[in-house]
Amino acid sequence: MTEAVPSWTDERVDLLRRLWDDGLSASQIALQIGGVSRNAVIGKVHRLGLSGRVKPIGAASALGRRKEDLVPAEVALESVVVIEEPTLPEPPAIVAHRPAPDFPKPPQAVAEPVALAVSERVTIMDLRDSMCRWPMGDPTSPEFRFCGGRAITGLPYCTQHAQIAYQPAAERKRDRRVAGFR
DNA sequence: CCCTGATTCGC
DNA sequence: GCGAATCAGG
Repeated sequence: MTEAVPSWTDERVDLLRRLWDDGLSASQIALQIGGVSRNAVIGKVHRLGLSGRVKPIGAASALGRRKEDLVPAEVALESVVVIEEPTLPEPPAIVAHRPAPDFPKPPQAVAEPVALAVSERVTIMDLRDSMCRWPMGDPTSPEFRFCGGRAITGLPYCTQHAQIAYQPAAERKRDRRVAGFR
């Protein structure tokens, strides 16, 4: 049962096409697809002749855009959330947005909590820029914390939680990939 | 330093 | 065809 790294199968190429078309950056696409580097993604993109997009929205830093996007969980906390910017940025053009108001806790313990248990959890007060704002616990509880991990530029989450929040919309019925494990 | 895509070139 | 290394840039 070797985890043979899938090559550019039709499905993966199709996913690449859609994500690239959606404006995701090469690195973000690489994270989404998994098993490939951003260079691999870029290389494939060029070989497919997909280069030259109209809108490089993935380059948050390159656009000088703030990566503060309101997620559902934050909306509930909006009254408490600090004012980062007077104007609110447009929502991210990501694929399947599947946010969780609360941490998804299946009855059967997943391997993930163990791997993420050591994450530095922070309060709303300590939540700084480029920190993962994945909600942990009851937002109304004083014990509420955010993940606080290193967030991916352009995304409100760290790599682990981004993979949970932004799972490839299609073709994930049986391809259950445990986030934060590789 | 963080990131972006583009290109080269050995495999 | 593939992708790491590298380049050029924000």
